[in-house]
Amino acid sequence: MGKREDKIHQTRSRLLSIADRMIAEHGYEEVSVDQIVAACGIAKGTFYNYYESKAALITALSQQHFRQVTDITDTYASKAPVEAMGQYLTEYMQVIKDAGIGLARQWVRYISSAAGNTGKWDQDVSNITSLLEKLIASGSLKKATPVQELAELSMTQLYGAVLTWTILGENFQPVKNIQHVCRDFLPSVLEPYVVAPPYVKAFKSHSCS
Amino acid sequence: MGKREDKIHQTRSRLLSIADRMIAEHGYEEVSVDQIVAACGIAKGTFYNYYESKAALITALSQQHFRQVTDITDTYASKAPVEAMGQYLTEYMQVIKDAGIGLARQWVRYISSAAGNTGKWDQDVSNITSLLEKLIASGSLKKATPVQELAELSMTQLYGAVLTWTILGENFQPVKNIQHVCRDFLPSVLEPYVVAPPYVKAFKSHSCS
Amino acid sequence: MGKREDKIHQTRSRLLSIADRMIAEHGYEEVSVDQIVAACGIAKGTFYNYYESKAALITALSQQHFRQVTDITDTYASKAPVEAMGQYLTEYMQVIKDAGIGLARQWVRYISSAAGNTGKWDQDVSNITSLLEKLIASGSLKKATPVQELAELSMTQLYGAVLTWTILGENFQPVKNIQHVCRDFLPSVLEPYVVAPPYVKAFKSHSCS
Amino acid sequence: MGKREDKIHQTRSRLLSIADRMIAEHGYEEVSVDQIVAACGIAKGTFYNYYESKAALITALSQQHFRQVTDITDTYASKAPVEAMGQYLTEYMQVIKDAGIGLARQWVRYISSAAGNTGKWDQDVSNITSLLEKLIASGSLKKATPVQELAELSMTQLYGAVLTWTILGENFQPVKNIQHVCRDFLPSVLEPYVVAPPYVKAFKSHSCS
DNA sequence: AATGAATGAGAGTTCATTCAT
DNA sequence: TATGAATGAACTCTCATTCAT
Repeated sequence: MGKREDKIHQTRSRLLSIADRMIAEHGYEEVSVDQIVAACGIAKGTFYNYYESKAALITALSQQHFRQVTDITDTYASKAPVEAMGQYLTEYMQVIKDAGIGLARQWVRYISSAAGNTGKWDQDVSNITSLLEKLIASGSLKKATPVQELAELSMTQLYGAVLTWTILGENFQPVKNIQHVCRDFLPSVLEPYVVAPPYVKAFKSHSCS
Repeated sequence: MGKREDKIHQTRSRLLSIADRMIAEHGYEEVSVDQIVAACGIAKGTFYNYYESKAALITALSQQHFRQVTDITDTYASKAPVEAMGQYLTEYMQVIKDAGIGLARQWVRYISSAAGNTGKWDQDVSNITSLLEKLIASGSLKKATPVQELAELSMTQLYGAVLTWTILGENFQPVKNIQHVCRDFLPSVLEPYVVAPPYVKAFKSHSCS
Repeated sequence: MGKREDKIHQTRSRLLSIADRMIAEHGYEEVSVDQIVAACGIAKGTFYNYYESKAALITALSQQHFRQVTDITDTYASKAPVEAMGQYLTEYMQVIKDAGIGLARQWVRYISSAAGNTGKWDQDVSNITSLLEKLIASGSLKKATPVQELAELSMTQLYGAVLTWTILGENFQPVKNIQHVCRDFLPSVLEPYVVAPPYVKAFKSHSCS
Repeated sequence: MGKREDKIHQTRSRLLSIADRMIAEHGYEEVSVDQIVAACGIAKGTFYNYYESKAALITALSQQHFRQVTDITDTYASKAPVEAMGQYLTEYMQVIKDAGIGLARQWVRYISSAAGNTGKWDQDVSNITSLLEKLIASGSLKKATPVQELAELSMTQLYGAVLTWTILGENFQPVKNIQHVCRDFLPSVLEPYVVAPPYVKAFKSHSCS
């Protein structure tokens, strides 16, 4: 019947989602195993059947969350550069915000502490690079676009917004911040590399000759 | 005679600065009251004569950081906007880099770890805001310049670069990164708000033909 | 068909011998039911089908050790008492020494750690008792010999040498120690009970003049 | 007034003696910190103000107990050799027995496990050596007495009795055992080295000439 | 004002045992 | 009979806080 398997899966799910919510809300250090198992309605020992330590849980949670933003750049490649970049970055930040400030703080601690957690950054930069290259391939960005530099600029800006969020908490709206940045400054930044659509081209070519 | 008051003030001071250093080095949760009083050479009970709780000490610490105002923006106010901003941000990053990546990592842990350490950010933004306002006052930036937004943009970018540095270590040059960003993208960002000086105007109008 | 019974018996056996080895190596408290069943390749619940508790297993183990009777005293019964005892004890110690000091240490921990591991001692004493009785039966020891006392004396001396070895390590030669004890003191100890053979008697009476 | 010091000393005493009794009765592993502090009427944290770990307590206990048998050999030097040795060994064993079988087991585990706990053995042997030398100096033992060998023989016998006690528990009387050994076998062992008192000398010298 | 022993709730973790499947 | 997830009491140890001195 699979009754048992069902129950196991259910317990695992509940554990993950409840712990996720609690840690996102209150932060890793503030949430105890006691609180988690109480909220889950399971025994303390059961927790350790699923995760060998409290630290193992947060690792699993982080991996679950930040795997979401991968290979979704295709969706944006057909749009205009400013929109594509803006929407990608906004969506990315939305995922992080949804994970909760607690997890974000945990994530910052995790990746900034010590050695060799460069994978996440590399992949993030690589994703934007890939998006920019698709925009070049589709003809909306010039071939001379400094892809790597722009990708790194975007990511440091985004990481900076995350860090700022973990500092300011409710006094900082990470998604809105990214939206405003993309609206107000991204056009200027991308402008030199954008292949202007016909009418703009015409206007531009006339404005200065 | 203020002798006693002096001693009290001294102890309070020592307590604050030692706790500051310890927390910056090891993180709030990792530093115990025991360790702090041991480092201070006072008894545990004495600690509670000065601060009613460990949390109260942290609050006092934040306030102290708030007060560390070093107004160095005057130096840059007379330059052209792009140069002024670029040099200020570069110098800022240089100071952080000189402190070492270890301290940077601790700083990231410290400010991102809940508990309202917003003072540093506020001060940083306020400093840039002040610089921008001076540039407006000196006539090199338009009055309509979105001061607050530009200040936050700069700081998230800078914080992002710091965070990236703590992640990538030697594979990332924080100062060079800021320099490149200022050279390659800052002009585009500021361009709409810059009051072009006569000779540049002339040069620009001729440059496009 | 005893197929099922065979399997059951096999499992019970495996459980016993594996647990024996593990406990001898790491000590009772340090070995968990989890480790035992893992080593046996059975489920935790299965363990409780064979033994109603961990303590019950230990009891069974003790009983098993009790049964390990190897009657090797016959070999020595035909010799003179001092030689018979000396060779038996020396050979015994040689076996222990060959097993290595590590195993000796574990053995000391094992038998000394509460929980009624008296079987080994009983067997050891019983073996020497049996040897002494054979020596009496063969006429080389007097019937009034305090068999039990001598047996216990020998074994405490031997156990003491083992314990001393585990303490001093390379600075103590357990076999040589036993040999010296048997050469230098055993004659005096046994002397009152030895039925002197004719030629020795003669020699002795002449030796003193 | 010293009220506080008194209380501290009292607490320390209670802790030590109660823990001593509990461990002697039930064994180290079977007694929990919870039980000790409950029996002492103190808080759990207080325990850790006195000892930094449960293991540190047992170390302190062992040291307290086994320090007792030191430099008391003077008392026995004036007696006849068999009596001197017998009383010393008996008294030694009495101290150990009074410490309780739990502590004895703990002691056996401690000294037999791993490296470098040779100090206790060295001192014990040295004590008996010193006693024997005093007996030689007082003229009751021959100068040719194998001091070192006799000392080691005595200690292995005594250690063996301790080990046997930890194995057999209530089925073995360590003090009585040592007493019997000293009564029944020690005379034979020492006989070759004893300087016979006058009348015995006379008898002996006549018996064989 | 300074002390530091006492506190006790609470932390993370272990493990012998149970029981529905 | 075999399974292994679930249990929960018990474990050692921590630490912010209190209070008599």
